[in-house]
Amino acid sequence: MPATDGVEDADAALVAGEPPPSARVPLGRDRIVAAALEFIDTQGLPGLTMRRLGQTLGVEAMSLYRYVPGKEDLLDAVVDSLVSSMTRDSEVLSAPQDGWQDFLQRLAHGVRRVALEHPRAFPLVASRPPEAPWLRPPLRSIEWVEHFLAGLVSEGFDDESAVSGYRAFTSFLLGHLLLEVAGHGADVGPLDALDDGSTQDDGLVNAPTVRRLRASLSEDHDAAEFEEALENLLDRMALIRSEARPTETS
Amino acid sequence: MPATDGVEDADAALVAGEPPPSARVPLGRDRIVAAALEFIDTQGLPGLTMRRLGQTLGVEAMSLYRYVPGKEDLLDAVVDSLVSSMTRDSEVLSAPQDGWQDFLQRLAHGVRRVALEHPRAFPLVASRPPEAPWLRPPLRSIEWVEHFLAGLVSEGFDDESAVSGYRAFTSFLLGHLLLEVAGHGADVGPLDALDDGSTQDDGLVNAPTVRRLRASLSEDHDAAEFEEALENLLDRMALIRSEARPTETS
DNA sequence: ACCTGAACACCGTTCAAGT
DNA sequence: ACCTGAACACCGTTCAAGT
Repeated sequence: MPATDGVEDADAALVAGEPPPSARVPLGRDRIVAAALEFIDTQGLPGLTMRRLGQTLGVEAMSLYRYVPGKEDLLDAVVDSLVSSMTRDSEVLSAPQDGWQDFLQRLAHGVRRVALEHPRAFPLVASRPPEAPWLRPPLRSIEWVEHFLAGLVSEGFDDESAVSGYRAFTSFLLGHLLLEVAGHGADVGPLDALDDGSTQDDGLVNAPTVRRLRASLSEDHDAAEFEEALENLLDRMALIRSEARPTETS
Repeated sequence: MPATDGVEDADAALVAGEPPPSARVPLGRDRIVAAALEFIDTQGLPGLTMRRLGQTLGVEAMSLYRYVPGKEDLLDAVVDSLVSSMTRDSEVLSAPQDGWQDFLQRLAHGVRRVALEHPRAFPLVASRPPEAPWLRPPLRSIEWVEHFLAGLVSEGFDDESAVSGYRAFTSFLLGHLLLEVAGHGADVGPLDALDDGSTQDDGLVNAPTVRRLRASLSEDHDAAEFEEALENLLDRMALIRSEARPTETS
């Protein structure tokens, strides 16, 4: 006799006002978005299909449309979930406490952490068209931008400096994280005919410098370079700030 | 009587060893790649379809497969054509003459020029998986990397500094150009329901700083910011260089 | 030699119909 | 209330067949 698949808990669950504990969860938008992110993380973005996504949820593709307006909106929702998973980190979200440099350091590392956790999904954050042109990836939410700008202003930046800091900070994050993540198996084309890391001398006959430096080119210094470029950016922003408020040079 | 559509030139053309002047051009890979780029420039990447592309060339989709192995390869070819259109510029391609800073300035502006000429296609350069992990966008060809590294080494950078300069330079270019281009109508999703530039106060009730700075956030200072960030990068690289060769501080 | 018709497998999406 | 079968329009791609 087969096990009675947990249906006997239904009444207790109803009494408790909760959904049935380990019973068949009735899909729901959040579960779909989470499954989509999981899919991208493991199978890559090009493989994501409404039909295949339904399959991983034990459901036909058409069922998804009861919770999500379409594939484009699903991808936007995945981006939102990534962006707010950055925000949820209280280390990152909190207002400046040990100065604006520490504030931006925590911000930058919080974003970097999420990017490295989802190397194949992070490019979505960069490539989806933002809802407003001044919502610059990867800080793609009004909450983020508000947090950033209000943080800087509260730390003595004038309006113009805060905005130019926002621009410089986002450019910095996007360039560094996109390239770092690209080295960690971010694909776009479906054909994964990737070499073992060292392309043979095939096309390098006319590139003696590249051939000579190939080993050094393949070394991973991402963390250190991120740190150094970030420090440099902060130094640059310190100049902008002190130009605006010539008194304090904290 | 209808005009004889230029067929009478056929013999002359054959004698000259050239294809018939204004007769029906027999497709050919280059023409297809150029048409694809044109399509992306005008209609956007998401609209590009083998079938629609064939249509713009007056041909059925299947004909394309005689010249291009598939859509993925087509997109790679479009990227290659963009990348080498950067190289073709002799201003950009030439070896260092007025010092390495001028050399990198010309490089950076050459890449930026191409990016701004093809705002909707440029993101492809960033998102297609490179054939080698050390081919960092947007300098996505061995020729580019060779040119860059050899240029720096010839100007007194040691190997390690040249490589770290390459990393910093590509991160800088990618971040800045991707964000600049995103402001110039680079779409990814097919739905172009873009606002007129100023999102209404809809979601800005909880973002007072963003609302206050909205005008300033929407101003376009891309050119000046690019310049300033580039100068700063070059200064940083000058430090790296002089650490390696403590004698000259050109 | 160059192009196409017809076909295949797979998409995203809709909607009336099932339970 | 929630899911599905069947269908539609549209993909990328192959291949035997046309000219």
